[in-house]
Amino acid sequence: MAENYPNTNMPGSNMDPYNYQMNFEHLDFFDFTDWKKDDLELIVSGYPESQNYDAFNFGGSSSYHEDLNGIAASGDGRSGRENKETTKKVAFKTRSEIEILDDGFKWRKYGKKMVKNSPNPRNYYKCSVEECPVKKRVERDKDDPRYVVTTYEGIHNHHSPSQH
DNA sequence: CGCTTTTGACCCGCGC
DNA sequence: GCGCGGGTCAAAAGCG
Repeated sequence: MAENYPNTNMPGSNMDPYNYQMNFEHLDFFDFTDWKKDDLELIVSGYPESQNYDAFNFGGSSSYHEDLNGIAASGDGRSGRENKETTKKVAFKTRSEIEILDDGFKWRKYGKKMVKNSPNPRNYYKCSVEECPVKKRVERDKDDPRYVVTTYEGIHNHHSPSQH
């Protein structure tokens, strides 16, 4: 973790965990045919250019958990290694210059890949908490480099690292 | 000193 | 059966 926060107003201790509110008003669906799977929720949120990342304050908000649980508690046959639990993918499309948006959790990057259909790499993150099976996938938009698509996978079974 | 990042290799599923 | 695309691991380095 180096300079993840260039010069943005990163909510460090000024964030309001209970005052979070996602701007899901701008629901613009693009040509994400590949994304429009049966179990993929694509959420596009457009932020005002001169706004900070307050809207991304997931920090331990119970509402966030409920919401995420509702959509993330569906079925996804991930017959992989550990547990084929129900995992849901949620894609957030956000307008931002940086792809590392602080959502209140600590992420550890475990991989980077170059997708063939895009000149931009795709980053893979995982929650630093042991018991947290949540994965995160960050990718830039192919046509709109100003947009970042963050795909969350799984449910947090713990609150913010600093919360509680 | 601990933890994250980094990068290449490996693995897996699916299509041809 | 092999190849491609995508996803994950793992060893070493970097940085706070």
